[in-house]
Amino acid sequence: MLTAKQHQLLVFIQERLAENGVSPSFDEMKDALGLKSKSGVHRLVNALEERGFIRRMANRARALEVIKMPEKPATTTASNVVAGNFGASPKAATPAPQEDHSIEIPLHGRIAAGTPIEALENRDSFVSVPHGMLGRGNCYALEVSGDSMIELGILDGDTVVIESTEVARDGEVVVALVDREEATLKTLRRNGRFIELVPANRDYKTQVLEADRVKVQGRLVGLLRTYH
Amino acid sequence: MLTAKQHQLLVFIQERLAENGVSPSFDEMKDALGLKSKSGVHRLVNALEERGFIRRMANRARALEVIKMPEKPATTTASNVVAGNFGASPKAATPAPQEDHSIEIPLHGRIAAGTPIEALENRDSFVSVPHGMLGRGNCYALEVSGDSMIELGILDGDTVVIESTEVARDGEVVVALVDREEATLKTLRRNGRFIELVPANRDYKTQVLEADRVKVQGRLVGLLRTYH
DNA sequence: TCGGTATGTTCTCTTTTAGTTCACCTTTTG
DNA sequence: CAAAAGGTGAACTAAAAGAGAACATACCGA
Repeated sequence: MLTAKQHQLLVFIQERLAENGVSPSFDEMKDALGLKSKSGVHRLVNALEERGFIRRMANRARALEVIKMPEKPATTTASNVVAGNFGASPKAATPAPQEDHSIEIPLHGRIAAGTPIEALENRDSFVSVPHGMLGRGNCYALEVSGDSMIELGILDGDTVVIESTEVARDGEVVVALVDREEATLKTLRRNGRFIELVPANRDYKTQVLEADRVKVQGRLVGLLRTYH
Repeated sequence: MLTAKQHQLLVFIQERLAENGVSPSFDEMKDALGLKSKSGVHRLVNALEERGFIRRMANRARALEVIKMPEKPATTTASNVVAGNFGASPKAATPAPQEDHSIEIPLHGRIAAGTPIEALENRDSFVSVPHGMLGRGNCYALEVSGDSMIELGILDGDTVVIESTEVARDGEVVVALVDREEATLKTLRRNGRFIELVPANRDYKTQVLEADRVKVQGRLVGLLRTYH
């Protein structure tokens, strides 16, 4: 997924953020990578953003944020679990009491509505949603990335509320896992032994796949958007 | 995500809140940062608000609230997590306030995004919205009727969260009252002594009105949608 | 209700720091 | 070999920051 340079830069950014909470400037990154010009850094940062590893605010100084780290094989079990538990803190143990009017659900990460996945991730963040928005089953939230569902009013940056389910009716918007690796948010259509994943954007094409390559993970039940 | 100054101020605010539960005044922040003028503090506070770290109420004294601290997610490896925690210093002991996860706001009725109003103030119905979605001032909700804002992803039946205000910047989506009788949800554009109310739908026309015929009643800050 | 104190908000200026773009060249890789 | 990823430098634009002053608002007590 990442080239050596991209990885090196990503690690550097994440270290700096962990150290003092301040993201490095382009000049500092330039020096850290031993470069002599910032423009190369600019390209690397764009590449990391495109691939969904970092997020940034356009035209803002030091406004980088690491939103995921590349796969780290091995280590996963012991050390990670321990680290995860510490990070999760008590609040993960008591996820969502609250009252009647709204409920806390976990935010599981981003889903690129247009291309690949990344619907997993830990980050113990929660979103509170009006109770009337929830479905019957377990619900969780995802942040939408990309514009493939724009014609249904689902925009880049929106938060969608998903009800966990493996069944969905024709025409519903679902989180679909393709070939066990690529999750997308699309409208589901059945067509004989094929399943069509239909985007809501003329610039994207419908994917037609054999039914056994597609697994429904959830159903869209709500949407939240914040304007700034 | 943050510059050094922004981070410094955020830490200071959160310490003061943890200490005695009262947010510091602009003058106190000015002194804490070693500045000679409050205006710089004002800008920093705005920057923190824009980046979603704090919330505030307009024109209210000491009304700051820290809603998140700079995250250090993406737990790369065990060692990193440990290092990160030490680096985080005392503040890691008091991780994050964030008490009220959602707030109830009144649902004031429907707003026809296309034509007239219907300011039926049902004092009965309320909607609960995520705490992070609210603006600074008083907020209320309206149900959208019509499709004039469809190209901005605001659909018929959506619930919009409106912050009461009489001022709005160019390009913001506002609730505008025309001739004291017709309220619509539109994008606001200023053009000399005229105000343009721009729909987001090719089938509707922009209204160009003399400024004194238009009164801004609120500003769009959030959107909720439920799928059935 | 009036006035005063404490605070928050804007504005204008100035300096410093940081991000963006472009044209052109080199290296790595499939 | 061609495409993609990197590297360089320079010009340009924009954001962050500091200062100081005028102004606006909230709140409290007489």
